[in-house]
Amino acid sequence: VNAQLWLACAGSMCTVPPVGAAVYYFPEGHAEQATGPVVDLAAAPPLVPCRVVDVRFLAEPHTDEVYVKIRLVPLLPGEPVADVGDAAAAAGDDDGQPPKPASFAKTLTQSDANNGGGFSVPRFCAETIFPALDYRAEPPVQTLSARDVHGEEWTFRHIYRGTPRRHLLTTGWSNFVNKKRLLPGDSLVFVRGEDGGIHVGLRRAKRAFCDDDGGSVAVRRALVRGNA
Amino acid sequence: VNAQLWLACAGSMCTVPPVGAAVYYFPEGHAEQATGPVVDLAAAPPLVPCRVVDVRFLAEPHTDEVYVKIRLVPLLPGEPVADVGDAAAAAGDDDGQPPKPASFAKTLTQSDANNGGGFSVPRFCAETIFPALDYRAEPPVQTLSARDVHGEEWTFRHIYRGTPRRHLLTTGWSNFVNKKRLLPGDSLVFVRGEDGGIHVGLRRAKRAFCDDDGGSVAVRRALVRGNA
DNA sequence: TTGTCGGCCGATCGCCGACAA
DNA sequence: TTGTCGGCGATCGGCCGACAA
Repeated sequence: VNAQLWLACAGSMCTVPPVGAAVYYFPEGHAEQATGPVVDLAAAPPLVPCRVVDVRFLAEPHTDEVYVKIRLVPLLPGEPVADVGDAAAAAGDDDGQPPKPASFAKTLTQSDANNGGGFSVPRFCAETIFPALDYRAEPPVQTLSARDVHGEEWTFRHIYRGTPRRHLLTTGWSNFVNKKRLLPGDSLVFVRGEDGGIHVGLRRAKRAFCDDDGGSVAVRRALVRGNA
Repeated sequence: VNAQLWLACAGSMCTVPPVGAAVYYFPEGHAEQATGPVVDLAAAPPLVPCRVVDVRFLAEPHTDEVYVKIRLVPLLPGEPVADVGDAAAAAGDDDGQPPKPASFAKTLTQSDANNGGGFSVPRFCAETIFPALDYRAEPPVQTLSARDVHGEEWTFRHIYRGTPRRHLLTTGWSNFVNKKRLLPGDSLVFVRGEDGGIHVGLRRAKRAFCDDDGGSVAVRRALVRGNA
């Protein structure tokens, strides 16, 4: 998974330790989040000094939801709790952090997800993330390609029209909504990569129901429409 | 699952022993059909006299394919290999078999599965299985309700029209094809129950590909259309 | 600046008889 | 008797500007 897109999807509240970082592992905290049975922790220490030896940025194949898999190794007895390698270099040097790429997130409105198949693009997003339009054209239009977390490419028609003028995604948007099973309240994340390519990620809203099959989503979409 | 519909779906080549019947269990034959690993049969006898103690007529929830689950208990040493209970009564008395209900099977044509959403009903099926139409009307039409193996009800518009006249299922048929994921070559089974109610079952054609998700089916449907 | 609405146009769906196998 | 086809009318998807929040 593209690391910049991953970070943008995870949001600014989320930090991931680099490989080589010294961290504390809290068995009780881990157990609280576990869904399966947990071995008895009575004999376990409350925290274990560890070193990060591997970090993998991953995404769920079906939902595009991002998560990270971190491999920890306990520090040897007597080993100092200090970062090593890249982590040590980054800690002493703020310039070691890669520059934050331009990204933008928008929560889908009812109109975005339900009506006539269009997506209203906030001006900031269109002007700072998307490739520049040729405003001499009438109307200004371009084809916009974006890769999702799996590297799959999606194309949209990006047009600047209407009175007053606004940016819209039209052709291709409806297909994206259906394939990704997006609903009002879900969020869309756009990232401009270092190479100028556009990446698109998702943040799904928390919901009471799980949606394994298309049928239940269809029902829920119908209910949402019914409220309007 | 409705026993009459189950038998019609399984076809006339299939017989199921009644509870109480004495049967032989062939471990080797069972192993040949098993998909998982099999314990060593070297020490197993080639055949084991057993008694049928339970029979359950079942159907796959997603595909509607029918199957049966038969519980066997080995006969005691010295116990005679003879039917008991209902099975013995049925064996000596041909009238013990329930009368075969009226049923009809048709393999779906391309027109049935692909085109304009209609199903061409063979005359025999319409006249012997379906409720009688009022032929004085112009055209003769009725709403036909049928329950599938799960007891779910489906409704179709049954009309007798065209030149020359023929029976068709129109409204409701397309929905049925899509929900059941039917393709040309699959078969449809209609049964008139003892109470006069109509039951509908499926027999899927053997195919090279498995179809878990709608996507692959859509692709295959497109290929089928492309061949036409 | 942008969310929602009604209008409208084109594509698709699905019902129809014609015709032939 | 029934499988396939072309036609065509109704419905739906989706692009549009208007308008107001």
